Amino acid sequence: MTVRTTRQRTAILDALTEADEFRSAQQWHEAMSRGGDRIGLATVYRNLQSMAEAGAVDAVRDEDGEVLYRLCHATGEHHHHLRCRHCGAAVEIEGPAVESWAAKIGAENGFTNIDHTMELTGTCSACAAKGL
Amino acid sequence: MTVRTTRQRTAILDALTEADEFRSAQQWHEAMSRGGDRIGLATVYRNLQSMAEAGAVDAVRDEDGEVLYRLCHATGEHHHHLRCRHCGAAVEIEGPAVESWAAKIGAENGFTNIDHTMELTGTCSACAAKGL
DNA sequence: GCACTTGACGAGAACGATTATCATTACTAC
DNA sequence: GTAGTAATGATAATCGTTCTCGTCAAGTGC
Repeated sequence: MTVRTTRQRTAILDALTEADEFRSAQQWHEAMSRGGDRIGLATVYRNLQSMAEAGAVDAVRDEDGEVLYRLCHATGEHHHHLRCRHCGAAVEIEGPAVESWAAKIGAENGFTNIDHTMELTGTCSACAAKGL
Repeated sequence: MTVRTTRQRTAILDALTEADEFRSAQQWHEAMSRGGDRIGLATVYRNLQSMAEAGAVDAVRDEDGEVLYRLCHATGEHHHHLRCRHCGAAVEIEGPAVESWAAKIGAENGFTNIDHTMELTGTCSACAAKGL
């Protein structure tokens, strides 16, 4: 039941560290393959998923329903993202106001066990400069 | 290019009106088929999609990435939802505070053209009473 | 260092939601 | 009624993701 440090897991972490952007599992796999790492697609999926569960990476869903991953820089527990729709660059957002607002709305409507998702998408200044 | 009033489109609107819950395209199709409507799955997808574009129905993505549809009751333009994860019941939420907060965060980080998604999920009182 | 246990890997098949294809049907305007 | 054309529907195709299962190798105890 021990978590093993494999060559592949290390390679994924390296890739995540090098490119600090939100990318899909397939994009990460492709980037790593191009970079010379021999690694299976299923392995990339498996590891990104377990890392996301462990809180080591952030996972968001884009407008097409694809899941995008990026190394997590968060200090605290729960946070949101402001992500560039063109390059995948993102900053982490603390939104205590949103958290409490969500809880309040839930209670007002008789809902319990409230969960929320909230993601911001935009065009970063670099991409805007390129005319994207 | 005229929008035609077909038997199928009417049937979909009827179904949406009868069951005021968030359901996937497939669930709506199944419910209609069980109810005696002969209609193709592709047609359900097409119509729900175009209705969503037209703003007649609301579309959200659940945690599995599936798209759920429900008749839109919104008064204004942009709004969010508080949805029961068990029965699909939902209330529409106006969140002017969130809108302006999102815009502000975007501007602070040099992002333009900000878009945002925000959905609340919880257990409604009826489902909580059932022990769900 | 060596054998062994078992978690991890990987190639490909399977899956499931959604979309595209295209011949056929049926609204609408005239 | 008729022509024109948007809409339909059965089915194939797409595509992200997950499963299968035989193989491999990281950790562990000696």
